[in-house]
Amino acid sequence: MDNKLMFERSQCPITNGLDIFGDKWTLLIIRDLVLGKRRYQELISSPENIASNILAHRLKRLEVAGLVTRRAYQQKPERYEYVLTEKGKDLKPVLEAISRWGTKHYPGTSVFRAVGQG
Amino acid sequence: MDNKLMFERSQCPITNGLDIFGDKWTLLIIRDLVLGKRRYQELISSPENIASNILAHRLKRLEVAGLVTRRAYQQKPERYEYVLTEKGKDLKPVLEAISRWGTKHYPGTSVFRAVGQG
DNA sequence: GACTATAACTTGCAATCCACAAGTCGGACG
DNA sequence: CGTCCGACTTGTGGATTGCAAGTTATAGTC
Repeated sequence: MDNKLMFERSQCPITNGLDIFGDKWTLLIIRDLVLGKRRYQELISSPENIASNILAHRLKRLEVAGLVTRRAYQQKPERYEYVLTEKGKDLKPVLEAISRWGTKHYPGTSVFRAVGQG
Repeated sequence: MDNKLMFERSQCPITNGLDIFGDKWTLLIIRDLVLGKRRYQELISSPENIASNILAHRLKRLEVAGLVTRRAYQQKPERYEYVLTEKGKDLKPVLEAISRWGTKHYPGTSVFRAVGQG
C-alpha cells in the first residue's frame, strides 16, 4: 500500500525510475552495492566523496522504494548494513549501459570489476 | 579542449555520465528527442510538465556536453530546434534499460514507440 | 575509571538549485 | 495598431545540497 508515490509525474517507466534514482548520487550507491559494499563506511569511502547526510537520505529513500534492505549485522552496539533487493539488483543492466556509454565517450574512465562492460 | 569538466568527481564512467544526465529531467529530454521531438514547444508539452527555465538550462548543458545540436530551422524570425548527436543517440540503450526496469517493477507504465522494450 | 577509537548516523547553516509565474523579443497576421 | 506564436529570460520563495561538527553506544587501552 505504499503505492502513493507511483506515477507521480507521468506513467512513463523512465520517469518513474528517475523519481527514485534521478540524481547525482543514487546510482553510484547502487553501483557500490552491486560491487559488494554493504556498510556505511564503505559507501562513504568511495572516491566521489558523498556527504554523510546525503548518503543517509538516499539509503532511506532506496529502502522505502524497496531497492535495498537495511539490517543489523551485529548487536551491542547495533550496526547496520545495506543489501540490494531483487528490484535493486535489476538495475545492473542500467549501470552496465551507462558504463558502456561512459567508457566509449570518456576514454580513460573505468569502474571496478562486476560493473564493467557487461 | 573542453575537457576540463571531465573526471570531475572520479574516473568512473558512471560518475561522468551522471555529471551530465544525473537529474530528474535530462534523460526525459533525451527520451523526447529520441522519440523524434525537436522543438522547444514539443519538449515543453510533455506530460511531466518541465519548467521552461529548467528546459533551457538542460538543453544548454547538453549542447555544451556535445549530446545535442541547436540549429535554426528558419530565419525571420529565427527559430531553433534541437537534434541528438551520435553521442546523444548512444544513450538509447540506457533509456531502454531504464524502461525495461520501470515496466517490470511498475506495471501499468508505458512509453511511446521507439523507447519501448528495446 | 577516564581516554580514545569506531561505526552509523544527525544537526546546523550557508549556498545552490528548483518550480512557478510572468515578461521579453522578433516577427507574422488581421 | 493589436494580438499571436515560439523560444526563451527574469524574479521570487521554497526545497535541496554540501560541508563541518556533533551524537550515541560500545570496545579497547593506560
